[in-house]
Amino acid sequence: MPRAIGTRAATVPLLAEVFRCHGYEGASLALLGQATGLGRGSLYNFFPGGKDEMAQAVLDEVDGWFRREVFEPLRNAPEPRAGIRDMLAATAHYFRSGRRVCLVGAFALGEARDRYAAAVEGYFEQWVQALAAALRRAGRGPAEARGAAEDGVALIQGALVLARAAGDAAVFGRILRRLEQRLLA
Amino acid sequence: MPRAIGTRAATVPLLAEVFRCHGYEGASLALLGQATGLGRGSLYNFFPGGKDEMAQAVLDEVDGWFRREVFEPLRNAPEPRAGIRDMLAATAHYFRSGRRVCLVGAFALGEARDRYAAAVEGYFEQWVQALAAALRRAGRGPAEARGAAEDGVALIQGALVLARAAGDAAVFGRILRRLEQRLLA
DNA sequence: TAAAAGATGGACCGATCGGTACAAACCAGG
DNA sequence: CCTGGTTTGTACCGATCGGTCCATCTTTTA
Repeated sequence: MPRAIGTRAATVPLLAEVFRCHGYEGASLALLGQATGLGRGSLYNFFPGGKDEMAQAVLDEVDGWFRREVFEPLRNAPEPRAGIRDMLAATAHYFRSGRRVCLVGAFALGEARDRYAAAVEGYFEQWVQALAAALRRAGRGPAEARGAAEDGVALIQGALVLARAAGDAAVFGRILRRLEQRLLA
Repeated sequence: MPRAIGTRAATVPLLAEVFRCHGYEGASLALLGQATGLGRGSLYNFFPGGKDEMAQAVLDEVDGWFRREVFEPLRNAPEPRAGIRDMLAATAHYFRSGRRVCLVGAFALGEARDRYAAAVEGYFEQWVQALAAALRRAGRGPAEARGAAEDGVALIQGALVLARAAGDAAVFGRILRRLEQRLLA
């Protein structure tokens, strides 16, 4: 089954985009099939658990990406301030400078939150903890670091909401620039 | 038709709660009817435009509430710093200290954004402008005030995302407390 | 090359979607 | 008591939902 693994893995990002744009309830099998170019048979061959398994796979992939590209670098950067700068750059890149919405955030606000509670909780908690660790290494006290990390992650999520609401990605860039200034101050 | 007006007006908050919890697509006529205790006949009698008109009515009511209770006081408070404090208190009260989600924010992240683009854009823009005006009156420069207002509104929205994601309303309170400190500094 | 395993599209399922039709029930002013 | 319009529940509509099934291909393995 060498093909299956590759095909399934290649499919997940396409599914992710549908969930991101339409939400969990809005991502119909018809849309999912259309976005991937796969019929129902193929979809259920790769994801026997149906829509639920697809969403779980998408959440796993998002978790993996952030863990690899954001959280770990943030914890392990030799220079914590450079790690924070890189985290913000990776975040801006991932969210297409505000033109893309956060899948986990969108899930969190809807009914899907309860269904995927563990993944949703874990995503934000990891982010906050990784950022707090970097801030501590940069010299801040434990409580202050945790608070600033909560503020930072919340601000990023809010910036995505505002950018999407206004239909103006620029506001995301402005907010992130000010956040960087504040975190590195 | 004295009854109709009262009944329709009394119905809107109940509809709002359904849209808030389930999103636009998730708010089915069955749920809407159940929450209001009204059959399809009554619902379509009060809202001939169907689900679309119900959502519009809900958005109008939210807009009215914030305009009345948040934006106007923020602009007209004799003492801008007190106005900012009151805005944050009203916000915390409205969102049930983080146990409630922002309907407009939830709409903004989903497909409903485009359908109700004007209402969604207006809500956040009014909020940012009202807060920026208060900050200017409190002595900040125009650019700095606008930036701090964008950050403030985004932070509130992000705090709601985080609180709902974590299933822990306390994080909302912590973020708002720090925001107040920063805005009044 | 034969057999086993995987991949694929489409027909089909019951349930539910948003919306309509309509006939009873209700409730004023005469 | 009638009578007009309003309010209400319910049956029903076509469309779509997520999911199952299966016959048919393709690919891998023996």
